[in-house]
Amino acid sequence: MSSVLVPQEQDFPRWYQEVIAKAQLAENGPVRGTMVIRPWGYAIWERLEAAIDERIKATGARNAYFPLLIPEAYLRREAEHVEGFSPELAVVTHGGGKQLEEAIVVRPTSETIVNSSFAKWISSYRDLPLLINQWANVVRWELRPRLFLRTSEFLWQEGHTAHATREEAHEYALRILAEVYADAMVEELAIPVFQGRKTEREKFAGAEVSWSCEGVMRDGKALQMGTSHELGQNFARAFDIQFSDRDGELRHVWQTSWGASTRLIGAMIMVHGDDHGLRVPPRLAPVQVVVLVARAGEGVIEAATTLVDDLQRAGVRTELDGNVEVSVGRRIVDHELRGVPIRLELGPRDLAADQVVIARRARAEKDTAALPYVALEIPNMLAQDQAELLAQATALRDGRTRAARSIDDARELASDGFARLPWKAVGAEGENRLAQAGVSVRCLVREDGRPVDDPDAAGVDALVARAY
RNA sequence: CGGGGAGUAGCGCAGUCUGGUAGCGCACCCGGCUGGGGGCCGGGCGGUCGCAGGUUCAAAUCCUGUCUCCCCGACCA
Repeated sequence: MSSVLVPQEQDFPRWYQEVIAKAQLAENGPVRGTMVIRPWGYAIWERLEAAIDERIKATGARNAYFPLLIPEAYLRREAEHVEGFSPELAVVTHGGGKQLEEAIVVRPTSETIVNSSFAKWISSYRDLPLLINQWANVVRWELRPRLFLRTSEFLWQEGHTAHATREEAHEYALRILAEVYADAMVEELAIPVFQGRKTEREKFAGAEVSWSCEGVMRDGKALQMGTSHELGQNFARAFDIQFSDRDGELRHVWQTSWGASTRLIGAMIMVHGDDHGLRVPPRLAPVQVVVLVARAGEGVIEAATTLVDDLQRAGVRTELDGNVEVSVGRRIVDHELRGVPIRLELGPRDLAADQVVIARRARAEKDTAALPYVALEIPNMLAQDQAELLAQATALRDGRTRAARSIDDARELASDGFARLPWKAVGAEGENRLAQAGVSVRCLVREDGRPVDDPDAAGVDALVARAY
């Protein structure tokens, strides 16, 4: 990470927005706090979405779609849930040209509307488990929005499931956390995450237990990248979701809900981005290789086209940049800003030497390769660069995660990273003290890496940090 | 809501303290030269300085009021 910028906290937002603007990923939308995602950014998102969707389906869940507008009364049915969301609701008061008798809210999340359907769909243990996922946009009227990380409107997937037993719901929630979220973040985004349990203070409104994947951004701040909740029977009671069990008894279902959003694109920018713009992990890059004609010359275009064909046949997403009207420097900068993983430069001089110039975004180096063989080597290089980004992000995370000796110590360390200390040494009271300094307990983890079933047990550590 | 800051050309800014009728970079247009990392030289187009009022011979600049935006904090995927 030689030329990598490690921004100071105060100038970080500026750096971040410049990268986004230059990379043409997003721009401010018409309503404060919303955002527009440009085609290049969306192409990255589409690949990530597909990767997550595939993993979700592997757990047995299926996609469905529910209404955007929810009667306010639905939200009121679960006390903690409505309390948690009320301040950030966008409310529709007019329709059809007149004031509505009862206000309708734009969904901030869909537990209530989904569960009103679940109540009708579920009657027998044979209907369980019911595993539903929805890709949709939701609205939360945030006090202070941040591009990508906390926009008023965002695109996400939200899963909603119903199970016959608490144990089954518990296992499923953890399965989503590990096999869907953590796996996609590591394998696709090349970002390592801490998987842990939320404290009572931090858990989702309406949940019994919340689990999350926490990422470490380049400035040392935490980003909650995905959450999975055990809802217990809270919504089942509120929406009367019951089933006849094998023994003939009528029982309420046990539920989970879980979500991950376009915030993940923000994480990619904040973890992998550098002075020169984005660095998109090869697995997510819409264009993995750009073959750039540095200068026109006899046979150059033909050779470049052949190279593109060879790469495409090898399954590499490749683009030809033969726009010699535009200066080489400008085109190179454009591709760097967009984070294209590998750039091959070809001109008359290279052709004469039977070579190409190869520049790899992940490692900021430029080299030459033999023209006849380079197409064969590229797939392996892409895999290496994917691993390289993960290695860099892992070094970042580990370097910024330190053991703390006390709450005061943790508060110090949280100025630029994560602090880890026994949860027993913190507790609800210590958590409040940290909160006054803008530091929160991101999640609870066990030394042996297993899920935290009992927060008060021995060997449970708190990971604390400042969060976005 | 509390604390800071900013509104001047399409974009980014200087000029404001010490009033004299607006300037720089990028972009754009024209010509030429260049062409392996955001080209160079020359020539152009473009704004009456957020808005309203006041002081003055004269206001981007001073005074009063007002609107908007941004940043930090509180709420949060």
